Amino acid sequence: MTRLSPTARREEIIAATLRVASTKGMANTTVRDVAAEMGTSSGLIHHYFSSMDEVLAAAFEEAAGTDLANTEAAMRSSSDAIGRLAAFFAAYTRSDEDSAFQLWLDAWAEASRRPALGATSQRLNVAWQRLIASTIAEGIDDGVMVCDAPDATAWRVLSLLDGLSLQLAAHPGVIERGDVVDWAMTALEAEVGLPAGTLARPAGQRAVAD
Amino acid sequence: MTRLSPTARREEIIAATLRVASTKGMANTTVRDVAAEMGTSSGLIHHYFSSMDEVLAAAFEEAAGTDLANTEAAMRSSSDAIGRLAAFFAAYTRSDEDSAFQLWLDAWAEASRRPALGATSQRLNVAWQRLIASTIAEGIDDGVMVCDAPDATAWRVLSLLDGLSLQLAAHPGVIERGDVVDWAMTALEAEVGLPAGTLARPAGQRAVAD
DNA sequence: ACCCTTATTGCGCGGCTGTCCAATAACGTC
DNA sequence: GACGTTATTGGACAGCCGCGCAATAAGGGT
Repeated sequence: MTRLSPTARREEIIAATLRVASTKGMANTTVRDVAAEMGTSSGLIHHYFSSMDEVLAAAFEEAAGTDLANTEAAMRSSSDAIGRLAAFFAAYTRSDEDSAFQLWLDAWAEASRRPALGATSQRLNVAWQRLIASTIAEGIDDGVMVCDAPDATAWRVLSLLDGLSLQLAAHPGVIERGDVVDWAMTALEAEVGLPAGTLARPAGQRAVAD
Repeated sequence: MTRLSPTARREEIIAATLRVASTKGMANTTVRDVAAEMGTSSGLIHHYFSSMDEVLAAAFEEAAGTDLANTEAAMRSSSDAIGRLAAFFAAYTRSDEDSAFQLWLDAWAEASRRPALGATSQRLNVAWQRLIASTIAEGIDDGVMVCDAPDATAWRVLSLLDGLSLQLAAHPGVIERGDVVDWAMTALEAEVGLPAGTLARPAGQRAVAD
């Protein structure tokens, strides 16, 4: 019976939940599973979270929020909008390697049954869309992109990424992992008036628009 | 205690399952729910289906299969490939009005837990992709479309439809229902070298390629 | 060394799930 | 009208779930 500080225990519960959810899926992650993963009793979890819904919501927020923060950080290292979009797709490729998308799919499907989880996934999804939309808007201000509705374009790109990830998860083999990002990148390039391949090439190889 | 023929009873079970699933979602549709919906005992269901997984799979096959058949029928009424694609999107708009997509989302999410349901949704999904791909191929043969990889294009269009439907379901309000089909249509037009708006206009208003 | 706060335990409760099975009742056949 | 087939019943069974609560033990402040 090792006694931890409230914040440390909370984090451990979230970490254990993600560990279980990554193998069993969110819908099958139970209080007893998480407790067993931590090696503690199940009652402990209800001492920190008022319901299992909030445990899953907190775990999803941790996973998806970290992904978002990492991506934002990677994008900040580029000074121009084109470089930031390229960094966005590069980060997406990396985060796609583990079973990150399965988490999103579970969250969407469970949203109707688990209010807190639904609200969290909705909030983070909008954050991703805004990240794309605002970067496109910067590109327009800088005069390197052309788009009359950055918001709608961002929704389309995000939807395409989601849909392709869905098909990738459902039909491993027919769609290659690399295709997902390549296709979404090409679609975005076409929408904002960028030459094909611009976002795939490292910054040094890009033609400078003067 | 009204006694039905095996085929009639099977169909009633499937119909009752769909009725329950449309309100409670597939994941929450239980044997007892379906039995109560029919006004019979729960044991009866296992007299016709070996497991709940197969009940849900059969119900999904009925719903999605009917949609597919209706769409194919609507497409057959057009003689040219362009008209058939236009009919495809028109049919998709209609089938999207009820909660058809929620069924797909549930099926995808439950696929890992329910083998039969997963296999069924996978099979039907491929059928939809093939329907698009083969129609594009006809358009190429007829010389009215240009596309070097109809199969990949079909996957992209289907993914975009799925992704947009996902966002529509998750964020009612930010994405309009009509946008889903409009955007997917525009994407396809661009991919196969069709003038923008071609697929949205009725056949009479289309320019005849001679 | 004491005490008071509180993190943690361990289990019980009510309810839900899918599956199975003996008993029953309906229907076609002779 | 009797009989055999079989559709249908209704509940038992084992297992899982989220949640709540009294008891326990750990540890910091004094």
